[in-house]
Amino acid sequence: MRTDQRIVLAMAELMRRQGYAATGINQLASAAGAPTGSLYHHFKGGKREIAAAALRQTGAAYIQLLPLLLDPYDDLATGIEAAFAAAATDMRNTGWANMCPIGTVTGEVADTEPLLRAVAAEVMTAWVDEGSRYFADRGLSESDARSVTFAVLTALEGAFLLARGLRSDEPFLAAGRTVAMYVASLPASPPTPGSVVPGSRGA
Amino acid sequence: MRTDQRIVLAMAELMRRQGYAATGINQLASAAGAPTGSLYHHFKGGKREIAAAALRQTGAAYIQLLPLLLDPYDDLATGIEAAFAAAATDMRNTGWANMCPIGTVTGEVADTEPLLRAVAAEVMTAWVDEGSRYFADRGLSESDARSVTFAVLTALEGAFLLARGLRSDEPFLAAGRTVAMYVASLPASPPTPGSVVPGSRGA
DNA sequence: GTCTATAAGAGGATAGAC
DNA sequence: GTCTATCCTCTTATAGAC
Repeated sequence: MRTDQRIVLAMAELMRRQGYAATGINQLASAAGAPTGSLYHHFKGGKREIAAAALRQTGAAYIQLLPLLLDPYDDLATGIEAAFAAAATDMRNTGWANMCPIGTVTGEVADTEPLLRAVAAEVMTAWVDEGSRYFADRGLSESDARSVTFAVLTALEGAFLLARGLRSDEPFLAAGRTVAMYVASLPASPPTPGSVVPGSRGA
Repeated sequence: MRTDQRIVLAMAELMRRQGYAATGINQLASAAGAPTGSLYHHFKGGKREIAAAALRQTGAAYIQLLPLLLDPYDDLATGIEAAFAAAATDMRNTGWANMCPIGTVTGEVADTEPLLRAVAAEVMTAWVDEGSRYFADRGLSESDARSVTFAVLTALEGAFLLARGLRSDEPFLAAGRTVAMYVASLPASPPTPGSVVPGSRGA
């Protein structure tokens, strides 16, 4: 793998475990298998620029999980509950390490690192846009699709946090059940081929 | 106010804005209006011990908001949605500074600071216990009460995170609506004086 | 109990040889 | 493009005067 890719990957991994401030350049260099000089050769902006790249890359990868996890389920609510359960299992198996550096870092730097806050906002906005598009394609109205996207994202990030603190998967299960219940209560069932759902958009 | 109280308060304030790692002893000392020596006089464990005290104190204060915010509403679902909206307004008015140091810090230190992770778990456990008791008193079954507590806490912490990154109150509104919908779907209506709700506990 | 001065080390970043 | 050595700042923590 290319050196700059190794650096970004190592940064993402370290940030999701210990955040931005606690991650040192030397620790990062040794984790990436590169001397400190290489870091500044590839990223003239130093630690901050590496963190920005790591957030962007992880954020983009992260949202791709949505269709991957939900497509297999005909019923959206069922799929969402299953996805939360899967996330819980993943976290348990990795010793309750967070899966999402954006979540770990945003709270930490929102007031002190304008660049990283902006990158986080950019990533989250993309999440909301892509999530809304996906749920709209699954038959929800545009406004419901956006609402569900926020519901999923907030519940997921909150569940990461509580699960990480409590070392329990109970937050995931409760959060998943809650969002699933909400989705199930919405009008417009999943689109069956040939049917036209009023209020839904394109496909 | 006593010096040690000022120190703990300043620590809580700094942690919720910038987390644990980024908060330095000198910054803390000047924020608390005390020289560094005083910090170590009152807290022999240094920064870590001060952080632990701040988390405990804030956590205890935090959960007291639950009855304060929900008691005025006869309908639990309506109250929850209103509470989320109130939190959104509060955050907007404070320039999207986080209201909850436990949330900001837990993600950051869960893998690296065993003591603080344990304190976070202790605080969160108290949240769950007190929340469950409150919702049970409001007429939910014990298992539903616990589930709703987790739903509220995860949605709230997640909404803090996304609202902080996006600088928007949309996450709060969507999260509040979701949890309210879930609560409204549960059996057992709010207890009216004199009625006995099966499965509910004490009073 | 309060405050000053300082120790000992780690932090991010850079220069320049290779 | 890789790596080493180093600069300077800032960190936590302590010692000891008041």
